[in-house]
Amino acid sequence: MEYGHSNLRSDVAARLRACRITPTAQRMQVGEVLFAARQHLTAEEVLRRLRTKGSRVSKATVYNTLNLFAERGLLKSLQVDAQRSAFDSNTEPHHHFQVEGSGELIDVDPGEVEFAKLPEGPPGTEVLGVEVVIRVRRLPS
Amino acid sequence: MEYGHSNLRSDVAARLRACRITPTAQRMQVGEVLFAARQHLTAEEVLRRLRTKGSRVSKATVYNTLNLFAERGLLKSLQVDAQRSAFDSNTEPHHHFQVEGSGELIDVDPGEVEFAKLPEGPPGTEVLGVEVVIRVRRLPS
DNA sequence: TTCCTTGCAAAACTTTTGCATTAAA
DNA sequence: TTTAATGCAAAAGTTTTGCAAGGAA
Repeated sequence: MEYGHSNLRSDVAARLRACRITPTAQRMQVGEVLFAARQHLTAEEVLRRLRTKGSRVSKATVYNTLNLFAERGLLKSLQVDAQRSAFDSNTEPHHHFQVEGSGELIDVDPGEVEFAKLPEGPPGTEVLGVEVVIRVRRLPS
Repeated sequence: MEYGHSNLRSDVAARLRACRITPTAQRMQVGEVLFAARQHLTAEEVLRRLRTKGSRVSKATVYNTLNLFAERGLLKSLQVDAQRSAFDSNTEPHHHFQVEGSGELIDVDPGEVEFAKLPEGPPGTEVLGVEVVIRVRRLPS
């Protein structure tokens, strides 16, 4: 799931094509930012990083691209707080620690969480997945 | 945790006072809407219900009041999706089903979920709580 | 009086959309 | 050439804020 530096570009192109997404310059740029590592980035942060790298991509395109990637399963969208969503480049099922205050998200390996009991969905529904958020507080150092 | 009809008003006043919140007319109205039952309401929905009942409370006051209640532990705030948060009148630790598409939240009794394994927080943090969201899909009827 | 609360409108933010331009197939 | 993607600016939606007016202590 991680990518070395030298082949990131071609891997991004391959991933996009595998999802029937035309690998345009802007989409490649967004992909290169997000797929470089497992991370949680807001749209604003993606835009900031692209601009820092000299890209002239527009805000609308960043949003369109992130939403498209999420729709096609290349990213997962997460709610950080009331006014920010983040996009998670780790699309494998997993859980999160969420730090009180900052809202920072830290991955929890799915193997770290096991259920002894879990309900079925309400009548007329089927369960799609389970996500655990472990709220933590930074201890004063 | 539930309130009969006849004593809801005085119970709301008592709950507010117990949290050192001055029970003004507007805060009582918001409390009467939310504390009437266990439910998840957006700020907009609270405002709509108040207006339907003839209240002239302003949008700013609804937001201020909901945030104040949440700060003092009378409500829990939840993220429905990227652009809506809801306020949960059930402040006991519990979990949720979330219906795909609508985002509707349905309570899961904490007794329905048991962990066989759960990690400690990352170094330098302590765990405050664990929240489970079980995503479900409505089956075509 | 003094402090707190409210209402209104405007501001601040995040996210989406309409439409003309440009690039891809 | 035909369709799809982009950029810009504006719109839309949610939440917050500044400040004058009103109410509680």
